[in-house]
Amino acid sequence: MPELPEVETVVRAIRPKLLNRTITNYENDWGNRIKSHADAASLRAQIVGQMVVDVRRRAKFIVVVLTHDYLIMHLRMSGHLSVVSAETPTSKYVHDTFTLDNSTQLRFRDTRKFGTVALVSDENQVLGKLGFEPLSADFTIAALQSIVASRRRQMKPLLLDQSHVAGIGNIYADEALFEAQVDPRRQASTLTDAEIERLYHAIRNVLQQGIDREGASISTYVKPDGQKGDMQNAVNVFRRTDAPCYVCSTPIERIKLAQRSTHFCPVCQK
DNA sequence: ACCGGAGCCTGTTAGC
DNA sequence: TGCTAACAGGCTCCGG
Repeated sequence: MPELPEVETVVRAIRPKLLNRTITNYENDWGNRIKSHADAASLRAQIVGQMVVDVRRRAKFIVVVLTHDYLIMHLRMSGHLSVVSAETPTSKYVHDTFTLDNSTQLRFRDTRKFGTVALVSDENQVLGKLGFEPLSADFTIAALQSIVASRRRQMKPLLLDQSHVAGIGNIYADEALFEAQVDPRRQASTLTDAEIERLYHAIRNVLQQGIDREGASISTYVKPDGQKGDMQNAVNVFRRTDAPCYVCSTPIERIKLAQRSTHFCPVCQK
């Protein structure tokens, strides 16, 4: 479900509700998702009593900075976070519940159970291998150039590889490549300087647009308050198979690359 | 370094 | 209508 813009939207929504709150309990009914501790009890023992100092995003990870540790969560395909009154009816898909000192709860709902939770003292234990944050100042045209230059890999799988540029997923990869007019099957090292520059701006444009529109509610994603985002109304190719390209009217094609469905305009993208 | 495939889960959708 | 297969916005592990 969520890529960088969706995760950013989640963080912005839950941040004010978590800041300066102290965690009074943690419950979990699916221990497999806990990546830092052997079981829920040991995580609970460590997290209870810690206060939320900050909430931020790194790539697709949500980082809750606590007094002593970092609570780092990943929503993967179907994860959803909300902060609600402890009285609010819950659902069988809520597998982690963090109770706060004002009788509210941070709930991690996750139908497919792919999402992860970790409580670590050094955030690099989880975030250490991530590549550039694409909207940050250190992600430059030159940076993208160096990523692309020596690699024979196809562009789409390269953009999905979080160790180079972190935060792009299937929607925004397809959208960025369309905007840059680059075929997703293109070998990275064959991109011209002009194409790299176009792609650089396209990546930043589509991600920023996704944030401004509070995410794309194409499948299951909704904001923490349950409302839809708006980015689904601005996509050019994603899940528009056989529909006419908005630029040239050619039917959008769908293929599989690296096990992921990939949408592109066979005429606009070279 | 990179590629493909299997696996992790469960609900929804497409196709016969 | 009902069953089955494919599919889903992510990522990791394995073998080659």
